[in-house]
Amino acid sequence: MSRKRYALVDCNQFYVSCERSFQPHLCGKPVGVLSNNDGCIVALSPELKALGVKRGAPAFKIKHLIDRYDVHLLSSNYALYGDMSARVMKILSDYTPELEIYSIDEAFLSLEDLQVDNWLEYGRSIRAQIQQWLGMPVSVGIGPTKTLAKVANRVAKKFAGYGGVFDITDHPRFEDILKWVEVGDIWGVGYRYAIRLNEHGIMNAWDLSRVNQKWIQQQMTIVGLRTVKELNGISCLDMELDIMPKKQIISSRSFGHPVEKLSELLEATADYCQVATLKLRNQRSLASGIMVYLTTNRFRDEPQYANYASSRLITPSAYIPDFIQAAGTLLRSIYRPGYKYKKVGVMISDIIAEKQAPLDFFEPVYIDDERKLVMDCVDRLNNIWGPGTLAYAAAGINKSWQMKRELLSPNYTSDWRQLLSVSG
DNA sequence: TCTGGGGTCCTAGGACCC
DNA sequence: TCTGGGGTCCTAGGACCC
Repeated sequence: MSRKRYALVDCNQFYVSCERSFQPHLCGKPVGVLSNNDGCIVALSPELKALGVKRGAPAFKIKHLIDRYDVHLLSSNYALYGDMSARVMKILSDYTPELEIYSIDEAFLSLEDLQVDNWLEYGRSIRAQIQQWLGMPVSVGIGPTKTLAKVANRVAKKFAGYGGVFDITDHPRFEDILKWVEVGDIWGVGYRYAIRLNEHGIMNAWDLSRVNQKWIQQQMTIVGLRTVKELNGISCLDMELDIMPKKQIISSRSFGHPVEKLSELLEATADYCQVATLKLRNQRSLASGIMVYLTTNRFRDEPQYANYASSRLITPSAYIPDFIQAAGTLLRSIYRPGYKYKKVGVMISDIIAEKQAPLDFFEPVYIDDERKLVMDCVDRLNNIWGPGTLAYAAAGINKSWQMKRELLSPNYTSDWRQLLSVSG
């Protein structure tokens, strides 16, 4: 039996690196990428970190740094990041038969059945190729479990001396490394558990690896127990190779400015129904559960209101108007005039595969229905001519409520009209 | 004037049934 | 009227991830 071994490849400050890849003048400068609505900072370059800025900081609170330190802030450009991610993953897929795309900027590689003499060399060649082809810096962590590969990745990222690649397997300083990792930085241990563990004197990964298993299961459920085992080199988390269809799909966005009118909230809600059901159709699923929520801005000193309501469709569907109608009814039921709303959201749930749609004697079934033909047509046109080419009028035309993206970079790789041009 | 969005899993407890 | 065990299903809440 061959021994398990995993690599975790993680892009360094992924969103920032995507932007830098096409705007090299940003290299070496403090750069931040903002969340939707240009709200807070979700990705920072090391230079921006060095100024004391933290992930999650509201953009308006660092205004005073911008001119002084030549800080560059950018709206997030998901079309660009999604495309760059696909290119990274394509390269990685050449390095292993088993690739698990864990997030937009991270992937696990199973190394179990590979014939490789030198794992550090293997990691270095991955890193070099992605750097050369995409201008994207990555870190590679290697270990006998996914959790330890994560730890190794952290070491690779933190200590420049390792050249971005670290293998923790059978490392002579294993104990020191685990003692160096704070308990809250372990994969699977979040902010809350970190506080609780600290109260019991468990401060770092080494401490956690030594705890009593029964006790840790009581404290942190089976999930925490798995983490402890993984720190001890016992692999509990397998590769997840299938892309599982989503069990729930949420579409929500903060407004560009406060919204009071029901009519505008209805538009936004209808728009989010379009977004959510597109994802639903793309994974060939149907849904029957729908929930709508709305909320005021909790950061402002104003009357606050938040509420939600849910209902079910008679039969599972992926037809936009079915959801717009249901969502409209729900929104009206929870809407209260006189508040300044910050956000509405739509969540669809009770998702099943198209093929598993139950027969119904009394109601038409979506997949045998002209509703499916209409959706196929809408999706195809939007695929060819771009998102939003064909849309329901209920989602509004002007969309005055839409979020802000004032600092957006061009879609260099996903729109012919926005290709990077190189001139002398 | 300004503070993101989209997911998953686990467990406890209540409702309901036999 | 009220007692008991055991099972399933559903939901809400809490934790985590990026």
